[in-house]
Amino acid sequence: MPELPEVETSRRGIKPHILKQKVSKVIIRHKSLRWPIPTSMKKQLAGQVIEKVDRRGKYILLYTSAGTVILHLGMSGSLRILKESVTPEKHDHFDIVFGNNKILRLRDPRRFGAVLWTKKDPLHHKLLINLGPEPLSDAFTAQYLYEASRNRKVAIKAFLMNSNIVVGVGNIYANESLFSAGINPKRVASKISLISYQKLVPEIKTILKKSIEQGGTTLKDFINENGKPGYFQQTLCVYGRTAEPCLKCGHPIKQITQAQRSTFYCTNCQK
DNA sequence: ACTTCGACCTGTTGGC
DNA sequence: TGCCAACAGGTCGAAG
Repeated sequence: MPELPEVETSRRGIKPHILKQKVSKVIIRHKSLRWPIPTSMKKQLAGQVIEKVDRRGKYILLYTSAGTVILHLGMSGSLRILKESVTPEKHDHFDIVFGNNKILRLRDPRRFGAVLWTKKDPLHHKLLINLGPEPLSDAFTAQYLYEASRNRKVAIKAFLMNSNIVVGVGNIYANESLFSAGINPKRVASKISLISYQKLVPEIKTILKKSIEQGGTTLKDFINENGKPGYFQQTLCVYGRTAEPCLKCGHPIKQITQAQRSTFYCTNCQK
């Protein structure tokens, strides 16, 4: 499910319900996610107050004075806030119950997500320490991407999806931003000019921003017992549009596989 | 240091 | 209609 906009929408959605709230209980129903949910956090998190609800890349961070919960939604994870003890369903693996009777519940059918606990600075955690810049930050520039791509033989699309280069660009937005910038996803990262990166970087920022804005409009639906973060209504130009006409030129959209992921592009518009 | 690839899971979809 | 392979918004970690 989640690319960066959806993770950010989730963060914004849960924040007002749990910030400054005291944890009364932690429920682990199925601990085998990507990594086992540490049992130790049950005791350590209970009684703590959520001081900050942050995000780094696709990780959501719940800070307390005793430690930080690191959440990742994987491919199929979703978070919801429930007002009281609603009966959990099949894939509801993890709850944080708050003193205000609200529950933060993680659902994750494929269990590629993660719930971790760290007492140290979470940004120094093994999984976060090597992450690249946030795509919407000032640190993410064409110059940065250009320099980072020198001597990189990987295709630009895989390069963009490498979280050590830049966080938060998943399969959908890698495809979409390359289309908008007119860059063929198969091109080798090191052979792309600064000029092309100067087209690409603003496209990434614009597309992500727009998507986050649209996610914002769905926040109300997202936080309730029925709701899931719906798909944002953003028009996708290439993703999932195999053989359909390119929205710019009409040529059929081509689908290929790169790094074990589906790539969609227009052979006419993307050179 | 970089690249590739298998692995982790369940649910849905599309072709026969 | 039913079955089953293929595929799905991620990314780690081992091996080359």
